[in-house]
Amino acid sequence: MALHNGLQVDTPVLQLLKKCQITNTSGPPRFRLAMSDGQHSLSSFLLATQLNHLPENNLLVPNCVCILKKTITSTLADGRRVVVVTDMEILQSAEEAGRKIGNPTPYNAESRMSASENLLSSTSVSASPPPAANPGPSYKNNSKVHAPQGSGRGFVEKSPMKFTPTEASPMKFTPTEASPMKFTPTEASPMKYTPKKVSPVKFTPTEASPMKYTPKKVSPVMFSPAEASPMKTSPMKFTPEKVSPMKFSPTKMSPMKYTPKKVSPMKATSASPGSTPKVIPIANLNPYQSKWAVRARVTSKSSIRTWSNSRGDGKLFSFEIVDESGEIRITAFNKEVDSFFSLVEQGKVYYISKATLKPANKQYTTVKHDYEMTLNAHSSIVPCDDSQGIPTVHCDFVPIAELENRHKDAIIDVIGVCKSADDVSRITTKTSREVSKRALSLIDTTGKVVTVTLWGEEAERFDDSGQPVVAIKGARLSDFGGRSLSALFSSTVMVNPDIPEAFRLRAWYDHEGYAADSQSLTETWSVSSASKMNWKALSDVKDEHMGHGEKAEYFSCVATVLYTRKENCLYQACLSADCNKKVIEQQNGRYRCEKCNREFPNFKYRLLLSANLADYGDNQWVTCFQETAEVLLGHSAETLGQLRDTDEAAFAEVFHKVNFTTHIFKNRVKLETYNDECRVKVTVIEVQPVDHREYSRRLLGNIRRLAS
DNA sequence: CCCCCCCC
Repeated sequence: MALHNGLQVDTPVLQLLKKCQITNTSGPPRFRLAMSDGQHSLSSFLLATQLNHLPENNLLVPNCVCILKKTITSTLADGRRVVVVTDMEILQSAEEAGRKIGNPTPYNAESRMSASENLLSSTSVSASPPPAANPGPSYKNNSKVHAPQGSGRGFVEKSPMKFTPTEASPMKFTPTEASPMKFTPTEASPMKYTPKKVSPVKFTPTEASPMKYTPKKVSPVMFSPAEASPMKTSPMKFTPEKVSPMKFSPTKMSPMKYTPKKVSPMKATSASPGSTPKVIPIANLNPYQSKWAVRARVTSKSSIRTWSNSRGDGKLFSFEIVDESGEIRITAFNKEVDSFFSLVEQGKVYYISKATLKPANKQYTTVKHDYEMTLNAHSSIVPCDDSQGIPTVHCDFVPIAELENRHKDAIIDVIGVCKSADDVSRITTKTSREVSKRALSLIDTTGKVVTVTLWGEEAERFDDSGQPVVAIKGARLSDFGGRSLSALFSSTVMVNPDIPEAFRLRAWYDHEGYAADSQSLTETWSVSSASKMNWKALSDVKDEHMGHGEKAEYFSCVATVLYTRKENCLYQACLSADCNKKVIEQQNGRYRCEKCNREFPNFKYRLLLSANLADYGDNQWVTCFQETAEVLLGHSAETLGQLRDTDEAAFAEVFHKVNFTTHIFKNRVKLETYNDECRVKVTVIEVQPVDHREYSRRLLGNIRRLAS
């Protein structure tokens, strides 16, 4: 009957004496049970609704013998206690048991409570300072309180930036040194329990949730948070002691020592009297307790989204929190969006209490918890300065090469150098919604590249300058183009996160990775575009009279550059953004554009390169304008202009080097009349390396960087 | 009370 007092009795075996359905007006039926341990009987058991099938299928009937696997002791408003049975199994049917075992007498709770309660309060420890003492100023529904909304989602955005030459010593970035703290096993253990330090605040067994209670385990022995979470909500992922210390940001790894002096009187008085919920592990959250608080870190936070359907419309945002025991998703609607959106920041730690718990629809979430939280008018979210013991966002990075072996739709964490990024673009979905997207190419030390797509605001915000290290927690693997990744609403995108992996990648990329012969898992080129490609041999252009019709024709070919004309390949162009017309130098030293009818103090160099391409059967003169010429020559127009004016030999070398290189050329063919003579004009509109599209993206990236 | 995660 210790159960009744909130003590954890390890899977008690009890006999059902009586069962009755509680009359309730709404919701699923509730069953109240009277159980016996052979000596005493107690009728204040309540069956959790997920177990309703047991009485409803006449399995849970009087006299049957059960093992209670999970229970939650809860105190009702009038002080009565109820043991909610959330998991149980029937060991013996009523028929097998036959009859009532022993002659149990009704258990008198009052006369026996004191002993067990004293025992508990002197040996039990709360997972954190008693919240009675530290709820801080209440931010509950206070729209005036707006914590600054960090642009970087709470992550440091500077650290693994590009190396300056002096920093480039590889020594500096060996994994060991990247993590400045040395972690001894003792330090890594998250909580030291010292009985003397237990707070004077009384810890009532009611709230103790079903922690395993074993007196011998307490006192000098370390208190393991993992044991405090009976639910199977994957304590693995966020349990500091189970993960290598490397994976944690050092500041957050300090051992969680319980220090009573942190309890300031000021904070204590600001707590609302009579409602001082105990901090419990997230894993223990369930709808059957009324007073609780969790202390947890926000790991991801969505934008505000609106909806409109037959049931109404509104707005919402959601976020995910984590503590040592597990994780849970929290959603705020309408008014609560106004109250809490700006307060909740990714990466920060809060006390959260008085939210509504409801079963999680596993269909829609990857968060490992049986329940979800919905904020309501009474909910309280209070920032917590003390983040000791709360895990930081932790990622299990999957090497990019390894993505080939993962299943489609897997949710994975990835980190890589963003070697290139598309510009943001707007697309229309099947449901006619407009959304922004941007594809990034990430490379890691496996030398493999993967395309990852960011959506919406994330796509718009993303800045690829300086080829940042990008880490994404919770991206979804798709099989598009072989293997690619897509960020979800629940994904966390971290740019240059302050973690050892990022430093290692930065060092690798800047020293060798940038030149690595990379290979993309996302073959947008060969898989998607290739099917639409109009592959031709050069002889086909003539044989098929391509471009002779009204419209221009397009074709692709694999060809080798025989020759490029370096003479007249550069011209001085109008500075207007969209003009690009050739300008004429005036007597006054200024440059005149006839098209714009303007004079400029300067000009920009543009490329117009003639090249002779050959394949096995024919050759063809083609024209490459600015972008394609830059890719082909491997230098920006501006660089080439400078080079021509300063170092003629180096300039010539550029053109010499491009000879006999082979590429994929995408071309436009059109018949043009020139001095009464009809001639097919072939313009190169895209140059791709034969093997890897990624290669040219990188080349373009390099050119742009050199030019800027 | 949402539950959309898109496009090539």
